[in-house]
Amino acid sequence: MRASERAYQLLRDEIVRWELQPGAALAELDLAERLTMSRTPVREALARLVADGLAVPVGGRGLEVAPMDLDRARELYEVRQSLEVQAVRLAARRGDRDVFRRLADDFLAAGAAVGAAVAPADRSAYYALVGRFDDAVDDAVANRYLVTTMGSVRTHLARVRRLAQDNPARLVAAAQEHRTIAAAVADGDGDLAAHATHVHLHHSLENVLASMTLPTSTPTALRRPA
Amino acid sequence: MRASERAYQLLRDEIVRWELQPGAALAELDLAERLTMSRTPVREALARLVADGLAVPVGGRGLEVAPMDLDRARELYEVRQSLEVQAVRLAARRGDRDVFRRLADDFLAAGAAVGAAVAPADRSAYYALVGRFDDAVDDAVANRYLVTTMGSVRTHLARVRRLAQDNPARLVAAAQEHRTIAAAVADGDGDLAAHATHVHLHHSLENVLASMTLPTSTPTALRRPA
DNA sequence: CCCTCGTACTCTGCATACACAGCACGAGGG
DNA sequence: CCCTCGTGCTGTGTATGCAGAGTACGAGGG
Repeated sequence: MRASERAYQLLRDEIVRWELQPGAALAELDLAERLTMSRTPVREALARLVADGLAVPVGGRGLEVAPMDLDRARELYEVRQSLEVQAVRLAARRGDRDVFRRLADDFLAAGAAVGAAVAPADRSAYYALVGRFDDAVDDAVANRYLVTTMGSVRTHLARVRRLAQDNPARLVAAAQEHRTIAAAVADGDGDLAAHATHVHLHHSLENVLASMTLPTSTPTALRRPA
Repeated sequence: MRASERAYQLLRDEIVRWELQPGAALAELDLAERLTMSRTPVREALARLVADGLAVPVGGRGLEVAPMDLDRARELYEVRQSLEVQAVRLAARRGDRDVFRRLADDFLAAGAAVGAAVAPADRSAYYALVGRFDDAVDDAVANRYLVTTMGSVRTHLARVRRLAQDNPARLVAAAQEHRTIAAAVADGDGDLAAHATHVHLHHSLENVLASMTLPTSTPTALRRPA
């Protein structure tokens, strides 16, 4: 793989996982040394991060990891809502009914699974299912710009997720909401899919904000990995 | 100004103005020679263009100007609709009533101006007014991600505009539509603003598609500037 | 005449070297 | 003791050199 690509993926991953926290300096020389490559590919990687909005120039001198906080999470959800509501509406019009019917069934089963067991395996299986749903929507909308834009939002969203722990109850509810959306898309009911997505994202944001304002537990994101 | 910034702005401008047409090769060495700089800043500019979606890698070998056609214009408008409908809805909730009231009045006057005269001066004055409206919306929504994303869409949209000539009749109608939107935002009527935006963009796209399928006149974009 | 293999060229990807700007620290003067 | 100026350092911005990959073109064989 190209060195610049490695650098980009690694840094993006570290930022999304909060291993590089907001405000952390991104100096070319340091990174080049750490990644055992020259400044040139590091430079290209940093340029891409800036374009993604994951890095920001700091007062004329160098870059740092872009901020992410409660306010920005709210703003991000406003963009996410507009895009995903449009996406499911288009998917209901253009998508393959069978694909979304199967997804609806899978969400029903997944909801039962995460409700019965608390094993983290079920959790990651559920997230994988959500990923498949997103892919199915991307495929169904058949819109390059919309898919690209939603991809960008998802990157930032991955950062937000590290701020908020999904509790089991929320997962059960989310699975039910997803099932409703998938079923509506399968039925070609764009309005229902759109409104169900609106409701889903409302609850999702509510959950994020609730776990962020909870002072009891330090978010996973703020603990350094071993 | 930094050389890489000059290169980026120049190339972006040339692509948007169709002076560099879709499929045109973007070779580092050629561009470096043409812009009288080394390959390094050109490289950075090209990386930014790829991130913008204005340049695409071609089969393992180099870059070329990204395609733009009727289908893509339709897709772009689907994204634009979702974002701008959300934007005016938020603007209606958060914006300064007086600002949008004044804009509504200006659109009324501009509609009369472009209706009465066919001078290109009025046309560019109208576009400047639309720019002020966009800025006012950006300011009112107070959402970094939404503003950034709409900015990206506007760049691609500028390319589309070169495909479609706005005729005077369309400009008069557009001014009226904009006036309705601005007035709705000023009144804090988010639903009306959203629906009026939906209608406006529908007509705007209709106009684009109509002038692109018209075989009579070669689009301005395809004629080389003197 | 066509197909295939080889060679040379061109272009990208990466490394390194150099120039310039901003900042911090220290020394000197008030 | 504080303020100011100067110098050195650190880090970005740009230029250039080098290596590898892919392609195109030509020559030779079938």
